[in-house]
Amino acid sequence: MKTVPDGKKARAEDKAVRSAGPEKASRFAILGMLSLGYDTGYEIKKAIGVSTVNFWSESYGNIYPMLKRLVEEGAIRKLDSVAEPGGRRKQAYRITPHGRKLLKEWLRQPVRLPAPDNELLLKLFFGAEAQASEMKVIVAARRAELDRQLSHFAQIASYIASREATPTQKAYWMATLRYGKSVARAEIAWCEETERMLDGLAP
Amino acid sequence: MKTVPDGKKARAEDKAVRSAGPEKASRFAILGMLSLGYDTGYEIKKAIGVSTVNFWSESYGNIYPMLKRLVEEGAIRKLDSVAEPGGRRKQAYRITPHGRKLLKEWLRQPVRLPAPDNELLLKLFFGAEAQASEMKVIVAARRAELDRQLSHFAQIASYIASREATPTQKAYWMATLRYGKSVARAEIAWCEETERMLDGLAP
DNA sequence: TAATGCATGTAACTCGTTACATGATTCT
DNA sequence: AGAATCATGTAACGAGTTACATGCATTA
Repeated sequence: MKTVPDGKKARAEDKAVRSAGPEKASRFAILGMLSLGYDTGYEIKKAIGVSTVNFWSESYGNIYPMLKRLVEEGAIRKLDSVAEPGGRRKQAYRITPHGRKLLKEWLRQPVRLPAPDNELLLKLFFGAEAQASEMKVIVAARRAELDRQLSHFAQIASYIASREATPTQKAYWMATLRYGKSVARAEIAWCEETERMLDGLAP
Repeated sequence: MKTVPDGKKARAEDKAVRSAGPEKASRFAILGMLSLGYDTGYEIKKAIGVSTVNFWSESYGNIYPMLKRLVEEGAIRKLDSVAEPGGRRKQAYRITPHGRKLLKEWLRQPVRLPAPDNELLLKLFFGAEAQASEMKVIVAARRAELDRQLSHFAQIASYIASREATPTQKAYWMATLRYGKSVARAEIAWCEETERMLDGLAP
């Protein structure tokens, strides 16, 4: 694509040239949670665990450093915690108007979803190397997992219903839930069909 | 979980203690392709591009070092390329009986699929911060992408049909294709439903 | 008083991609 | 002659997780 006249020189400039990589959306996941009012690292992690965990997750090792970066960038500000009841240490943050603007801008950007790696399909692709019965076991296990996932979705639905929020807010949350349900049901149907296919193969 | 009596000492032993991590299934993706007869790094990459790309992909930066490791582990062996027609440099490999055994063992292991990150759903989760019309645009864009994906699946189907392979082999390949189709269709239906929902929201 | 939960934070490490480097051959 | 494709390989970087470190408060 790009003409590189001198390899050696290009190498020497590497460090200066490279820098602003694509960077994942973690920053906005965290910023978004701040916008919803979850205001500490711990709260954000908990909120993710009960709401977005089926399509987005973050670890403490990412959340705390990112909060620091967001402060540096002026997207959020640190609140000086005024003597919490119980005296526990607790560092709260608030999204700034600038942060909210950044969030809105990000929301407008179209997404390009990379096909996620799926180890089950990879195994099935090489399935002819194994016994059909063995493959059936792992497909059935996946189906069981999907069933559990569907029940988990029911819990999330109650969480959404219970939380105080505008109807619009809830409509968006239910949309993400509908996604999970639709896809899980399609996957379950596929598992069943595949199990039947495997029964028809040499045992 | 584990009782650590002395933090400082534990830290000092870090390098010795940690080593055999979980490690992704890349090794088996490559080993599997070798088992199907794709015998060079380049061939493997190409094969992935036309068959598993929708649920598994690998880059050269991973393939070539992995081939080296697989040789070290005795899972594959290097063929001394006997004067290729054209004289092109070409390094071929063959899976060993040991490698085939490893592959079969791996196939039997049940998989635990982590919920993959989905940036579209993350945006929708925070969608109330934006205009419904803006959200509709990104959902529609996704739907268009899924439509393209479905046509791509048709191409893969012809590839499978054209390739010489046992009916069992083809049945497995078609199963992975069916998965892609079912899920894509479910996602398309969800997009349509979501777009309708967004129409019903404040513009 | 011992375990569990609340709460914050960092260092080391894993895994993999991107960009680069290199060079032959075939197509236009 | 120049572009595209074949073909292999490495160094640097990005993005994040895990394991560890720490300490207070609540519950059994």
